[in-house]
Amino acid sequence: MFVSGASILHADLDAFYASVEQRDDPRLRGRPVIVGGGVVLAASYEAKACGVATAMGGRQALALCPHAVVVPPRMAAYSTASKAVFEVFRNTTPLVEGLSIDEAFLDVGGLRRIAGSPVEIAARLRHEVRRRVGLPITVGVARTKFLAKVASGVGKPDGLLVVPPDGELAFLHPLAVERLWGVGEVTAAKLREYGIGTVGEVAALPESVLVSVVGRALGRHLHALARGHDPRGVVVGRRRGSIGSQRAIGRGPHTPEYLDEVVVGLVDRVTRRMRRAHRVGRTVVVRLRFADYSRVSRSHSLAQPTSGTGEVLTAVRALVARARPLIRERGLTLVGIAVGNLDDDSVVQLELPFDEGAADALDSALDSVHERFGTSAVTRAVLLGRDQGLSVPLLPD
DNA sequence: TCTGGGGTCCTAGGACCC
DNA sequence: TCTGGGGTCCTAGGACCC
Repeated sequence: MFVSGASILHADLDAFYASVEQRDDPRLRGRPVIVGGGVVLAASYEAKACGVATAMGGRQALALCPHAVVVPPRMAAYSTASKAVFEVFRNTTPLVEGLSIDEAFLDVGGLRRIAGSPVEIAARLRHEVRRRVGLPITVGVARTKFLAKVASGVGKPDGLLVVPPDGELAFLHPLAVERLWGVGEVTAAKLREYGIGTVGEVAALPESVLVSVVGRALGRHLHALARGHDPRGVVVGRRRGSIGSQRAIGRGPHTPEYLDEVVVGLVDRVTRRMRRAHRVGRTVVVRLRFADYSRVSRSHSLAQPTSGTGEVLTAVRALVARARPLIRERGLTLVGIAVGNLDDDSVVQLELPFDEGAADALDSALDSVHERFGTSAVTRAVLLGRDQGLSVPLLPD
């Protein structure tokens, strides 16, 4: 059966953290709520009405909205709520692509016979999220991912907006360029220099001109989106490519001992999360931000992927040491680490010499792999055959 | 010790390889 | 009338998103 039409849903919880707070504390309902402290992590729609926006400084937010209630974030509560909402998503269709803690794409194209039209499904989804989790959610329905996402943005809060296939450009072209996925402050300013303020004006431009203004990949991307072209499908089971953690540390001055304490804490947190997720990584990145808000990063790729606290810590310390002159010069205000190039930790690499001892070495290596990871890990073991002696990087704890 | 903290993708130059 | 061309990996930086 050929299915066409608007069958992709973009479901996006409204003011997610703030809505969870209002759900859990009736006194907060109907009042402007700001989640966060130094910076606004989320603002309820009552707070947004005063001009408060996400990522705004706390002081500025309170100046705009003096009666706002500021509450500290409760990440565990948001995580629980998110899991419950995604459960509703997956009960709707197996084709769910999560984008973040509070939004996802759902492909409901094949469900017409058993579950009704995409619009009916979207309405039911909104109702179910409200009934089972107690949160408002907006759903955009369209033929492509991009249009569905724009639709949910326009339809907020607590709305349902459908872009019919024959009304796509009429919907899209009057919108501001900032609505295009991938256009932020910098790109919008560049486009404005050329007198381009709406999606329609982007669509009218030849691709080559757009590419010369914003770069190759982004230019092609925007050219396609502005014309309603977006061939990307909903991808299930996407896995993240890096795991990181960062911490703001104030203006200091900070002693090297204090900095090392922070670094140890970050490495411990990240490697713990990696082991819990059964991931190992090879590229270690240190990100630093200074008192003047300039940023640098330093990275190093290890020979073997790992999730070992000690190995990552050694690499991080060396990277921090390389940046020591900058740290002294500019004053450190934030330190972050990340481990990228992630792999599944059941893929174990063995390095073996190809000599008379190889067979024995292989046997005992496979035994230990089997012991720790089971048969499937053994069948997936990778033999590199380098002349370096036997090395089996198994994971601690 | 606090304008979070978690990510993604692209670009560009250099090293290295065939 | 030029540099031979293509590919991968590493590193650093930047823009963007929620």
